[in-house]
Amino acid sequence: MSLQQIISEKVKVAVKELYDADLESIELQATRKEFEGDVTVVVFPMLRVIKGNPVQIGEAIGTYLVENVSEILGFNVVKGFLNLVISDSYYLNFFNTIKNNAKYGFVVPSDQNNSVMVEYSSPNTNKPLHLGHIRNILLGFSVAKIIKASGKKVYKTQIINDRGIHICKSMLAWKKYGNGETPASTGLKGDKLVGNYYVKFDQIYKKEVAELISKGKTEEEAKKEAPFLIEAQEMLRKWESGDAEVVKLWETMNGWVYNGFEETYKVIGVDFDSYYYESNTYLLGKDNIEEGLNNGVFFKKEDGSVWCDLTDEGLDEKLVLRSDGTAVYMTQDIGTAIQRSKDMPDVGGMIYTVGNEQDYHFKVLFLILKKLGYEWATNLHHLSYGMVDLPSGKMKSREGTVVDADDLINEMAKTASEISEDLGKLDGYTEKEKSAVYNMIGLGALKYYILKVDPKKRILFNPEESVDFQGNTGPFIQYTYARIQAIMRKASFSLDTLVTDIVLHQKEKELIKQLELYPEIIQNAANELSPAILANYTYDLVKSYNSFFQNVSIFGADSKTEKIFRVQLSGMVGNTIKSAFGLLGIQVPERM
RNA sequence: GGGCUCGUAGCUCAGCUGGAUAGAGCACCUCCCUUCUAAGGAGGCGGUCAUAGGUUCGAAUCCUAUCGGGCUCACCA
Repeated sequence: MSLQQIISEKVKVAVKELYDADLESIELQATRKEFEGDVTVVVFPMLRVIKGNPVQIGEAIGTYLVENVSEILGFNVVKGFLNLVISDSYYLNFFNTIKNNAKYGFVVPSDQNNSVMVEYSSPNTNKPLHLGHIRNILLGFSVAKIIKASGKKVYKTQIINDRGIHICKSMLAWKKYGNGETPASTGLKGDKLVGNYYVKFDQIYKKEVAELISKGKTEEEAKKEAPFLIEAQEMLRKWESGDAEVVKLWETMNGWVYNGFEETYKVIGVDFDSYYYESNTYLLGKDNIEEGLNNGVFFKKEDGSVWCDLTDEGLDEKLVLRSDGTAVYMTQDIGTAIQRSKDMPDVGGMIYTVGNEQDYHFKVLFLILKKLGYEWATNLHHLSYGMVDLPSGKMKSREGTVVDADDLINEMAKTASEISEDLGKLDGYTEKEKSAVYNMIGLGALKYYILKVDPKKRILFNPEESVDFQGNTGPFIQYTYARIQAIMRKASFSLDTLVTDIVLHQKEKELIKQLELYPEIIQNAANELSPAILANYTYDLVKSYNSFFQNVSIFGADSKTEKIFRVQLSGMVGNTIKSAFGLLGIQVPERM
């Protein structure tokens, strides 16, 4: 039983004995720094059951607790707040139970059917990944890890948008103007090469449209009639009918893109357990629509189109099948979700990492799946996140205002190396070792910068100012970790000694209290699908540690026992930083 | 117009299910490197928590309205 539970129970007993009243719950909080004590019981809510003066009630309960709970040494009452002083030995004992536990805070997964599928990234195969994808990828990957740490089995997956008119556009431009270029012949990453031809298509298309307009067509007509677009549409038809040549070109170019993506994923440090390709799933869903019609979940209009009536839920009617019998986006998503639940019967829930412009889509999708009666449909979540905008506005690939993922990552590493060289940090190391650390720092800065912000909030990203390396940043936390490792290397004495009988310094107690919160933070982050909670916790922990580090002498402690304890404490803080950053997908360097 | 969402210091952001005098970082100012890594620490400056009502012992937090930003309401994906 945790201390909090013990206190809650005892307060209830005290209230029963002293006032003959029953309390449902006790409100506890950490005592604010300005006051003496460690844990605070809020008396105000009790006034509903007990009549009287909150200060007197606090005093009475405080007296009772000191007499009956060995961990509680003393108390004081300020207004309606009962501050309890907890014994050092409680915190020392607690510390001793966690200090050698590398998995502290993690819940071991049970064998039950509580697996969760996390979908993220899900790019189109006609252009390279950009800053928006980075937010998606970091969020999805981190949430997957956090959920795993909270005790569930997790499958990471993505749906690759590998078909459609946009793919045909770059295929067509390459076919006509590519002169047989390949990633090997140009030295370009495959996704970059294909992306260039997507841009090429747009340039030519725009020129054609302009010409048509000058010949007297309206803009609308011109946009529809431009020969290059007509040709791309023709190509899509050929692809759909399985034309051997088109399919081969499609496979080749998509192959280039996949290689490029894999390279980027590798650099970012993320991976997937399974891949779904839209070219395999885009026809799914029609059978499910049929079922839904039979069940009365859907209805057919006169023109043959199929709809779902969501007016009872306060929404509109939603189209699920066109009048010509072809599928829409929703049809596909219904089909894919059902397909996945069949592929993986132990999956009890799904998390879709998709931007908030699709909030409505997912709200409707989940409702429909629920109406269709699937059990797992009650456990679907849309991990919705805000757009990443630039000071100049939205990123638009056609206007060349996107921030390319690879470029950005390289830029971050470069900045990290410049700063490090200035500070003369890694003098004496080989170029290879240095570059590994610089990448870690640059990437850490970028990842932390994005993950520390509440997912649902919009991020304004200024590439000019780039990302900071001081203050509440990834490198600051990495730096603290590296410093702790230096201490661990320097400690030549054995750290196995069990320390049980020292007087805790205020700063040490603060640190242990912070560590005590870690398991709860993980659960919280998992429930809220928010890596930001974990990121900000890590920052707080590091702040406390630095304050301790600067104000409490570690190797110059008064006694050997104290010395050992302080090094042990530093080590545990280091472990927790590494563990928390691991859940955020951020590596920590041994020195920097 | 309907729906969703955000609005906290000059800037970037925390603030857990309502709790004590609203917290960090950046920027600006003062100190601290003969002592474990100064990418650090200690302190100062800076707030009508968008606005107006309401709920109650108590509101940045919950409710309502208004203003402002974003997204969305396609037989597009």
